[in-house]
Amino acid sequence: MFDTLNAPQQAAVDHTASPLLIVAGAGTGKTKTLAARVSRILDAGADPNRVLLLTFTRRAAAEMLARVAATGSSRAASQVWGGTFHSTANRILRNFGQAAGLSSGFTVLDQGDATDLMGMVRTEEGFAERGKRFPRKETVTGIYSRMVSSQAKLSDVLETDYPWCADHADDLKTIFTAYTARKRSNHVLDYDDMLLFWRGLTVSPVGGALRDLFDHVLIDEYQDTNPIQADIVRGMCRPDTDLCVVGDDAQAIYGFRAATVANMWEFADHFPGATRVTLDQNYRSTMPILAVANGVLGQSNDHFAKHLWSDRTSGVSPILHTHHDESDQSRAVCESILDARERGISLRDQAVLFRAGHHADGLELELTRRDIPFVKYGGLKYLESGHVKDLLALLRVLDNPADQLAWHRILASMEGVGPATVRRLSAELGIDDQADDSVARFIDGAGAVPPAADTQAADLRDALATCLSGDLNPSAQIDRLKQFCALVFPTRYDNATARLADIDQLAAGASAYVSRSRFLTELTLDPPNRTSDQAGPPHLDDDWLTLSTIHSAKGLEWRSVHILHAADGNMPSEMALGDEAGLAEELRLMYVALTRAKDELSVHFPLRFHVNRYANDDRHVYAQISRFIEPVRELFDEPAAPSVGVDVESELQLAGVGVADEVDLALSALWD
DNA sequence: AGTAAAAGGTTTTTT
DNA sequence: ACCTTTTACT
Repeated sequence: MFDTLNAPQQAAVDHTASPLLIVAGAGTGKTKTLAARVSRILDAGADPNRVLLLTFTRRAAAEMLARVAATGSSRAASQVWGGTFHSTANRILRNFGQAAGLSSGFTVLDQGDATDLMGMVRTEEGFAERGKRFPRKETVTGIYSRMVSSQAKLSDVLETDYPWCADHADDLKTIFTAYTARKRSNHVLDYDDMLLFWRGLTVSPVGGALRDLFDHVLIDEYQDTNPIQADIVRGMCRPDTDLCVVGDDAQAIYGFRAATVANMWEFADHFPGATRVTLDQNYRSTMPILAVANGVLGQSNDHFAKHLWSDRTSGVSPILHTHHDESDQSRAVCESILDARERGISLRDQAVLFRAGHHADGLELELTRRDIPFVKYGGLKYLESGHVKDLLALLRVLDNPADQLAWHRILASMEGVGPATVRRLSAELGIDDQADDSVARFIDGAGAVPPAADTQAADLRDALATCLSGDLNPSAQIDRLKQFCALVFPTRYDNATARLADIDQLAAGASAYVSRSRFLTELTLDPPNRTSDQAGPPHLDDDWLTLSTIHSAKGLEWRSVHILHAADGNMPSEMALGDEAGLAEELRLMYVALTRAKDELSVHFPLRFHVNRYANDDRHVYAQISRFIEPVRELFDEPAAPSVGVDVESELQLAGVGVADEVDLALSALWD
């Protein structure tokens, strides 16, 4: 399987003398090379438990180790420590966390949990000044995370990334102080904490023990690591640790998460004597596609010089479609997807990529209308929807009775229970004091609820008691808790039935687990994607199309790729137009999107799009084609573009207004 | 006093 | 579509 490596790939596999940086362009066989290197290490007799493979997603680690296993050493491959920085941090902190003052039973907060906790603190501190809206809890969490992960001062973060929040600097400090204290007292860690504590451990008395865990460390997607992660890598390596990092600074797209390509550029400074190997032969795309990608990347100089080339010199030209508006775009994309399928490219070999999750909204409707099956990656996650969080809160309280956040969510979900009652119940049940018998107290009848919630509370007590009895596996516990949800959802949500169906899915997902707490941790560290309007994910043997944000498409490839909304303001996003670094990242994002395509590429540009995301009106804006595509326009085939049609459009709208006036007049005649 | 409903706003991308 | 603030209602 690995006997077909080219010279630089082979060099990257064999190099052992010093820390190694592999600069691997898109589609240059990076995964194959890394897997071959792991194989070589294992074949040489290394203890697989002492090999650490850090990847950007857990799926990437699993895939790579599957490739290693396929070469023969399957049992060894299964013992390699593979996963993300965060999942590895979890594992290490469970074992060594005591040295950092952590209880081993800490709970991990995902982004949504952290946001909710921040919201709770925010409300308690009460910063609602008259007439001045305080930043939303998502924004507050964003500022915090940005500040922590980039290790920057609050004032700098506000100035450069959140100028519209600068007025609230003092209030934010107060909230952050309270938020941090609350996390500590509740024994919970957010994503940033996991990295901070891991880094802290490497410089603590147990640092030596950590460095002794691994002889070989391999890190994928190194261009998307942040300064804390770079510190962790340094902190985990002894002078004789075999370190190998792989990345492509031209594909750095996580700057908003404080990732910095400086980690690649300064690799030789951090690890003296480091060697660099560059892979630039592309095995994925045809030359016409690479020409476009190179042309886009050439508009920036912010990376190691690299020019991808390929043996696949022939191939169809990429196509640039200009559409009148979004719905035309949706229809045309459907047509070209079906057309490609006619030519033998199955749906699974095709993907539609876009900058932001909501860019695909119109297309999703059109695909559903035409019965084209699809799965959407990125954008809103299943776990972020309110009803799923409701159920998870129930599980979490069972798991950790001191979980204040989960308790608050449960209590407030009942009829007639508002902030004041939640406060009273919290005190009565000992939740504010992190009492570990809060659930037991509640089951025994403590915490009287308002009459309107009597039925719901009675069922809740019974459900919690049943789940604690120990006879039910996690899946069955969810089934029982669902009854409580059925009592609560109708008053809480307008589409209760659909939401209850999601709970069934959660129960199905839990059936693979015997431990409730294991299920919860896995869920936060490796969340499933949202299954929006489908009853469940399509069966594996079915044919389905992939819809994905560009960020979630990193590292993947398809024979045919369709890119949506290649308009200035969408790609690049208008929020990035202000600063140079932001613009450069948007350009790399376009580059990542283009280089996902193997055989066919189509880029779509609607002339008009909705003014804002939540618009229910008909307000549109006329856009220019993406500034990244314009300079390479001659590399595309362009079907005849539609005329803008402004005149016809405005006439139609005028006519529409005229009819509406007539109708209003006729109606008012009925009561005047 | 406290909850529910109505009004008014809303900066992507993700571990 | 969801979140925050304001107002109305018990």
